[in-house]
Amino acid sequence: MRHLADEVGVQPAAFYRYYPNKQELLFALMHDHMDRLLDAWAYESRKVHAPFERLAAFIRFHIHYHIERRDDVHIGNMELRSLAPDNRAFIVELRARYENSLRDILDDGLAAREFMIEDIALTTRAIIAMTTGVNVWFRADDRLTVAEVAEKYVQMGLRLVGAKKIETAKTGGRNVSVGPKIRTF
Amino acid sequence: MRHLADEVGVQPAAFYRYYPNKQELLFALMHDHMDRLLDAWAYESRKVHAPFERLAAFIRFHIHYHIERRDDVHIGNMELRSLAPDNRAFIVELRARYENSLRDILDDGLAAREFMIEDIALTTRAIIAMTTGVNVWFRADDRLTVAEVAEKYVQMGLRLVGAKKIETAKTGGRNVSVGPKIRTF
DNA sequence: GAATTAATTGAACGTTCGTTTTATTAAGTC
DNA sequence: GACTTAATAAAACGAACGTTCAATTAATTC
Repeated sequence: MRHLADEVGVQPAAFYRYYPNKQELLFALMHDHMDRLLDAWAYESRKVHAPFERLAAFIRFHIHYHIERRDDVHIGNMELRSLAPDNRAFIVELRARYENSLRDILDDGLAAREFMIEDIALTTRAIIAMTTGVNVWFRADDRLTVAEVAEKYVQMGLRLVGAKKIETAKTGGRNVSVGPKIRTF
Repeated sequence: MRHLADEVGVQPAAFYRYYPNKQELLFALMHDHMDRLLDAWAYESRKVHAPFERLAAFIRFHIHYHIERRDDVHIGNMELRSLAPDNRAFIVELRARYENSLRDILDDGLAAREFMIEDIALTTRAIIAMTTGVNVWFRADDRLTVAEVAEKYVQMGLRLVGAKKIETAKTGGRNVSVGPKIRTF
């Protein structure tokens, strides 16, 4: 709390007017983060309709958002264990809702015979895991930009779902607007 | 330290005969873990030779090992940030060595024209990330056994590298011997 | 079996932690 | 411009932290 207060430029006691304790502060951070994530994807997903388009959009969105909100994502992933059981269950539920929005895409793509998938649940998790993994190694000054990385993961995602129509056209690189915050750590 | 001592059934001070401080204890845990992981894969990889076989073996091994040594892996992933810079660099180097053993497989598969890969570095990381991700959700009492999960990820891995020969034969389920420790948490 | 070394304990140290309390300053209201 | 409310500061609390040290028990050596 002292470190956070220092960062904000305030005394530790000041926090306690807004949050009853540290646990609730952490929960609020993670809750707000998940709300923003879900809202951002809800907004972004309006534009796309065909399953393979939606899958590509999801992967692009996920990678862009996770890189641009690295701090939030980092806390979301590392501090889940620090949440009290009820709070953790709540956040896990929001995460499940996000994952299900990908799962729905795979469902629809399978129903439309555009995808060939053995196990939808596992494929969903595989795509989430591999795209979230970008956060582990991505550095802004690397050989690839975020957009380039995202396009390569779109290709891999389409392979993973056995997409009939592998998009080669440059629909990629379209910018996803989620704010300016970029930080490496 | 008090909690660890309780778990072991000893007084906190007893640790300090074996490790000068908490940092060195953590480093030893992670160092030993990585040594065991690298040794286990070195042993396991003797048996396979063709690229697609080696890739399948790597994925099977990785998933089995990570599920069966969940505690070690969890510490390895969550506490990397708690290491002093030098110690962290050392562990990161061992992790890179492990990742490179997968990258070598992809290199060879590409050279032998058995794989079709756009970006080897990214594909390597994608496979590592998606297979490591199993640890996040896998529960022993789920609908799938570890071996079944591993086989499905082998299929996905082969798709990711554009493997010509997708293995359908039941070479899978072969047990990887890495000890008995299984624990969920 | 006494002497020496190794391993462990129990108690204490100085810090840092999350939090509370009291006092002080700033903002908003009439 | 006095009065109420809100926001922050400063100081302190007890608990938990990593670690040290003197005392004690266990193991080994001759």
